[in-house]
This record gives sequence, C-alpha cells and structure tokens, in this order.
Amino acid sequence: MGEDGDIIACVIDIGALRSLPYFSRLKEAELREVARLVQAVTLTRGEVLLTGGEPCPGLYFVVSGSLKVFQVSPEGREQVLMVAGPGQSFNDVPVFDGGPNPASVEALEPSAVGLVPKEAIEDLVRRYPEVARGMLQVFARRLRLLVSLVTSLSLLSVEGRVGQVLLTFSDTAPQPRPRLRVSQQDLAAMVGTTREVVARSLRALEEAGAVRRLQTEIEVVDRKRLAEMVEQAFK
Amino acid sequence: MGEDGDIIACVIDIGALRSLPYFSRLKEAELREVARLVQAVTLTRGEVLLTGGEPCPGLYFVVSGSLKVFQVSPEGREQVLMVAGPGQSFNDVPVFDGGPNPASVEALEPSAVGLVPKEAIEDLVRRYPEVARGMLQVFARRLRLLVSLVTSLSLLSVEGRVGQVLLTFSDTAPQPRPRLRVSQQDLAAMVGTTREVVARSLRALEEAGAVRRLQTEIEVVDRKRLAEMVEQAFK
DNA sequence: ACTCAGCCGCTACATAAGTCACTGTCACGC
DNA sequence: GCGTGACAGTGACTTATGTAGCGGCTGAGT
Repeated sequence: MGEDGDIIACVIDIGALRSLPYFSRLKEAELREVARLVQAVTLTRGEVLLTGGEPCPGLYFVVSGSLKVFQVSPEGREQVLMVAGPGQSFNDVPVFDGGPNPASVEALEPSAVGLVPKEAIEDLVRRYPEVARGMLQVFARRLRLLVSLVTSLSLLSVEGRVGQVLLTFSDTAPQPRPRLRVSQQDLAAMVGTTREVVARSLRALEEAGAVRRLQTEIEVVDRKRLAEMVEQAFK
Repeated sequence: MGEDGDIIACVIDIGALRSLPYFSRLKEAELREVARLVQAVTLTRGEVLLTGGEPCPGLYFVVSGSLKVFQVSPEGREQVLMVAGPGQSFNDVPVFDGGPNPASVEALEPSAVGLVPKEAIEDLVRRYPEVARGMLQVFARRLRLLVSLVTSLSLLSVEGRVGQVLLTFSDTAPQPRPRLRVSQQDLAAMVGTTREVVARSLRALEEAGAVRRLQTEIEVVDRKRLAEMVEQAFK
C-alpha cells in the first residue's frame, strides 16, 4: 500500500519554502531554521497520503506534482475539495483547531510534498506575526473558494459546474487554446457527480461549440460561449 | 428600505466583546480600546445588512438575535452559508483578502450587531499575536463547517441533508424534546433546495418516526432514528 | 504481438428532485 | 365579521440526474 509514502532525508529547498505564502515574509536565516524541521515525502500516482478522520501529523505543502483533497461517501462516491499544486498547502485546518484530518489526500501524479510538524507551526505563529498574517490570508482565500464551491453545487446544474471548472482552469492556463488533462472520473468528483453525467455535459458543451473533446483532454475552444453556457445553467 | 440599518451611538458592552473568540484573550484596557472603535447596528426582521459583491466595510459580530449569510442565484434561489448567532462573527473573510463581501446577510429576527472597521482589525492583528491566533482558530472552524456543507450537498440526498440540519440543531438545544423554529423556506435555503421538497422530506422523516411536524415548528422525537435515516441517505 | 487495465462514448432505463397549481390554516388589521 | 398575507400540505407532472450495460480505443507490460 505504501501508506505513508517514502520519507527522504531533509532535502527541502529554501526556495520552495519561500514560494509559500506562509513563509514568503521570513528572512533567510529564519527560512533555514524552518527548513530543518521539514520532512520531504515523495508519492507515486494514486498513492494515498492522508485519510480523513485520522489524527493530524501536521501541515503539508506541494513541492512538485499535484494532489486531490477529497471526501468519500460510504458508497464510494468522492467529492474533491481542492486540487493542490506546487506552492499550495493543505491539511492546515486541523493544525489550528486540533481536530482530525478533515479529508483524504491522494496524489494525482508523481509528486513531492513537504511536511511541517504541528508543533513547529504553532511555534512559528507565536514568534512571527508575519507568518500569522500569511496564514490568515491563505485561509481567507480558501474560505472564498469553498463558498463558491458550495454555491455552485447548490445553484448550478451539473453542466454549469463542469463549465465553471473549465473556465477557471482556462484562466490559469493562458495559452491560446487551453487544454485540460483530467480524467472524467476526477472531473466528476470535482463537480460532485458521476462520470457518465460529466460525459453528457461535455457532449452538450461540445455541441454548443464551447469546447472540444480530444482523447483524454478537453480543449476550451470558445471561452465566451462557455461563460454564457454557465450563466444559463443557474437554477 | 432601511439599507444600512440604524447606527446607534457606541454602546457596545465590553462583555459582548470578551465573548468573541477573537478578543477573549485581550486584557481589560485593550478591550476598552477596541470597544471605542466598534459601531453598533440594530436590524428588524428581514432587514438586509450586507449585499454580496459590494465593498467590505469591516467585520461584524452578533450581539443578539440571529442572521443568515447566503448567496442568491439570478433566478432568486438562495443558499445559506451560515446562520450567525450571538458571539459569532461574519464577513471576516474580505477583511483579510481585500475582496468584496462574499455573501449577503439578512436578519432572521430583530437583531443587534457590532461592526469593527477593517483598519482596526488589521491593526489589532499586527499588535496582538493572541488576536491572530484567535482568528486562525475561528477560520479553521469555519473551514471545517464549509467542508461538511460541501460534502453533504454532494454526497447526501435532500432528505439526508434536512435530517442533518435537524440533528446538528438538536445538539445545540439539549432539551428532552428539541424543537426547531424555521420556516420551510429558510430550511430549503439551508439545504439547497425548494420548499416543496423540504415538505416532502419532512413528511418522510415523520412517517419514519424520527420527527414530528407542528404548525411552524419541527420536533425531534427520536434522535437515534433520525441519525439512522441520515446514514441511509448517502449516495 | 498479445492481454489487460483504464478511460471514454453511448443508449436505455429508473428515480430523485424540481415545478405547478391548488387548498387549508393561522394571525393580523380593518 | 371579512379580507389579506405568510406559511404549510399535497397530488400530478416534467426534467435533471443517476444507473446499468456494452463496446471500443489506447498505452503499458509480458
């Protein structure tokens, strides 16, 4: 199973730490000190790093690759809460409220992450007000994202939610013809539905001329059209 | 319309401030200083305090009464994000990420709230690390709540979600036979559906012997049974 | 070159959820 | 008394979503 991933000797780059909004305001020496506390973990695709409900080892951040943070129903259906990429942190909530991991985490591709132990974080927050401010900002952004997830789950149709995911993706990938590479299964878990329904929605979006379905990729052909489709998908 | 509510001369009690998790760690003198910056606002039932998307005046907390924080679709359907009661704060996100109000806020009953201006908060966070820690805790708790809202929207049927709301309510009201007083309309907005569907779900829960429908109240008859019903409602 | 697993496309069908339209019941004010 | 408005209850119908089942493609590994 490879439950915990492989723990590698501490090889976390100071640069990787600085790219985190948490630590960006710290000085060189302070960063070095933090780096000494960090454990590096590598994961293969599909490997499970954390399981919801278990006690919290600490805060993680992504060095390379990407991971999905999700919850599972007893029947096996998944809901993705966030997809964490390089520079993003996850599992930060339980560090501050003392509870168990709120969700499970699994690598979407071969990835490397860093683990900052709980006690180290608490210490940092106490000593450096800048760190606390950085964390408040991260939390605020996270809350906003979750709020928009809630409202799209509640107020948009599946087609609209799929479109929304494609839209926000095409913002981050600024190429002329942005292509998204996720399996329909994962896409389904992101918008809270099943693979087949995602397939139907994609067909509808394609027929409307907003996107194009390749083999395993989705291309946003007409951003504007896509945005219109999402608008019309409100309940 | 009474857009902004009435602004009363500063009559915020120091005790009210201390009951906020944000400020509970401050000393008497510091609390007095904060109190000077706070504006009090009173609201009648149904009065709108904030509108989503508008610029953020600051952070609010509830002194008495209760308010709903929600988003609306263009078609007028609502999704409630939280119901804020005495001692709880809301609209804290935009203070930290600088964006507009993430949601609208309306009084569910005659209420009194306090407004702490944005600048005051920023100043407090910088000067008192205890305040920052308190806020991080509040945010962490809020994130957890939103995560559970997301997963119940995505993984539970409407009946299950209605049951869940009743369950969590019956936790806070520890009487032998807890009774909930919300209109079905508001209940629908909490679980992301319509009044009629809520009515159907309540009938099903009543037929199962879990709850009893009074005129405008709902009584939890059998907590255990109710919890079972929710369990079976997973997708 | 084969098998196999993982992913996708599609049709047909089942059911949860949403919509519509109407009725009954209160509480309130005139 | 009567009208009015807010809230609840319910049956009939429509639609979105979920489920089942199958076949085809592709890439990795033997």
